[in-house]
Amino acid sequence: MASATIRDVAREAQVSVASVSRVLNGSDNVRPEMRERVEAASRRLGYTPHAGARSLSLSRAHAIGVMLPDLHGEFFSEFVRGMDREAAKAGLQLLLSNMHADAGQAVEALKTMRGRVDGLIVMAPDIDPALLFSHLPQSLPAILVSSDCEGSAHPQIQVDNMGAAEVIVDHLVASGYRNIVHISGPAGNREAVAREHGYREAVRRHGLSPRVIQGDFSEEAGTAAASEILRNRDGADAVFAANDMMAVGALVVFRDAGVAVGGEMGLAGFDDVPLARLISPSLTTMRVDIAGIGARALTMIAAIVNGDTAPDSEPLRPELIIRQTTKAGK
Amino acid sequence: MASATIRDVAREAQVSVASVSRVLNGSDNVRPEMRERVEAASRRLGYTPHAGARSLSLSRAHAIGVMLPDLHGEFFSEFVRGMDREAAKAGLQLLLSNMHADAGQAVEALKTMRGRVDGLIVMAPDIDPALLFSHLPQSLPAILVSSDCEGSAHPQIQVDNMGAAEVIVDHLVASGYRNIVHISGPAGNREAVAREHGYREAVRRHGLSPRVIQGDFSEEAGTAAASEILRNRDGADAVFAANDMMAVGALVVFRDAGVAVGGEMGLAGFDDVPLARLISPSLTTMRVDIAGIGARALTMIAAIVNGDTAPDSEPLRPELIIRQTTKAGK
DNA sequence: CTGTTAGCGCATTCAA
DNA sequence: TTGAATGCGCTAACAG
Repeated sequence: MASATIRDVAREAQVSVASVSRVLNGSDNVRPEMRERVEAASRRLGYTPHAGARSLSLSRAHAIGVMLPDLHGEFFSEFVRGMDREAAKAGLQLLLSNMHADAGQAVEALKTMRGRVDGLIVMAPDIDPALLFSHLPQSLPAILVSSDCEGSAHPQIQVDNMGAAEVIVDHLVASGYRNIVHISGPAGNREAVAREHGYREAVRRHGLSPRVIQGDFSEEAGTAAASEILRNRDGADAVFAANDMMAVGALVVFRDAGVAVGGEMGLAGFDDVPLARLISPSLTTMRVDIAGIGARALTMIAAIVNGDTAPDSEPLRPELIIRQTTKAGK
Repeated sequence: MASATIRDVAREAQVSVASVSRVLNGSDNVRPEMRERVEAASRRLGYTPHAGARSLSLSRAHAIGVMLPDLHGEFFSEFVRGMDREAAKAGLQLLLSNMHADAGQAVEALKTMRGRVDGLIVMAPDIDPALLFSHLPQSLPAILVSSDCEGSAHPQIQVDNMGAAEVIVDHLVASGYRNIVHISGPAGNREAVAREHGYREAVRRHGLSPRVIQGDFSEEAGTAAASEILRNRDGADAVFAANDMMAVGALVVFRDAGVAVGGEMGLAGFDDVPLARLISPSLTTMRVDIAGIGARALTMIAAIVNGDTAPDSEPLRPELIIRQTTKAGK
């Protein structure tokens, strides 16, 4: 049996559909008696407006589309939680779409959102936003999250990855380490590139020499990199991994090899996933307020959709979380 | 500037809107030449169909609504990943809604999905499904995930929480432990109740006596419970926590107190979160294929929406992951 | 094979 | 204050 429509309610309440619409949308120019009648009828029929029809008529879907890369764990859940919190406040729904594989599919996914959402939140560290949006209805407002890309036409929420990487290298140097190896994120990932950039900059500033092992944000990459470091025994005394998962992979290798992490060997990650605190020894890292990013992204797109001028926010600065201290013997 | 509509495309290609619709929906009865013309025009205008209008006309939204409780970390991301994987295959979008606080809000959230989605996947371990669905358009197909509740009118994806709890208690007993304490999940949570049920059943079967400390799935609850156990020193030689996070909380307390976890003190969790493997000593636990549950949920609701008879699946059986072994001295 | 048209459910003008 | 009528963008039934 099909759901009740506004017409069913109108018939049940013996009024016109226009009146039903007025009552349900809180127009003030309705007599209390009619309001009563309509509300009763609506309740009796268990009426709920059809969002599709509503969106067609209002040109407003009251929903925001979200396009994310393949995120894992807390990163994903916290980001969505932050958005959801604000979305609930603003009376907006969240339409989620994971980005698979190539840019072509991503564009397709974005397209299916037209007429379904009022705005887009896009996190696409691996894809050129220009390409992504070139095929898009330009009438759909969109914002980019943490893309570290210059000169986009779309507003962005930035995270200061480069500055944060410098902070952590500075900390390692201050702790007495001099031969700091960087395990990088996937090539082409803009966040990873920014972090490597910061690493190189800080190392240069301290008059040290950079050394980068290519990684890909996976625990296995950390494992591999650490094994390589142990194999070479080339004087490396600290590792800065571009994210926590790689740092954890490295940590396990060092631990198993009897290398004192936090003493003989410095180690730092990036993200402050929960695991960073719970693993032992726990991990020095940069904390990113992921839920906060999500919340800001939603607030911003909601403002744009409402025609308010979007307050273009300054970059979010991650916070240094120190859990290991100085190099032994220093 | 508003997006191009099907009419704009029709005008641009000098054909009728019906033809445009036919071309774009892959009807076979169109001359290649016209197909060509329409596709060109569509491309030129960057046309994308309006999902709202489409849904209105087709009575199909090509989207599935998902209502989740406040999930964290891998649990959330894996579940969504599983659904998303199948959704992409089936050409469906995912409309996500976190369940906040009380049942009333949940019902409201469900209502706003009408006309927006073709079916619902609901995970609500803390809310009575009957209540949830009583206010719902009965025309909206819905399935319940892991609700461990009998006699619902809606199809369900079940996880055999009770059986799994028995398995893990059996394992602890087989490892030589006799005095097994259970840290339970939140009262009123059906999954938690099922696990406690299994614990009690297995303990009874082995002729041992049950002892339950009330928890709430949080790490802190595990911490508190373990502290209590240490304080009392009442002969408890093993702990089965209703989830991994509580087990981790307990583990840290035991570790800090110098209690040999896995030897002197048995410990087991439930879920197999990534942390369970990485923490040291790593955790014996039950692995639940969370992505698999999500995938099955989506496959099932998709089948129902398509009018296929839903293959009512049998309960998913978690897998025992042994990472600690026998009681020392046995 | 193609065009015309009705109608999906709703909000909203315009009249009354 | 209320009702009748129009249109939002699209698909499908019907005619040609």
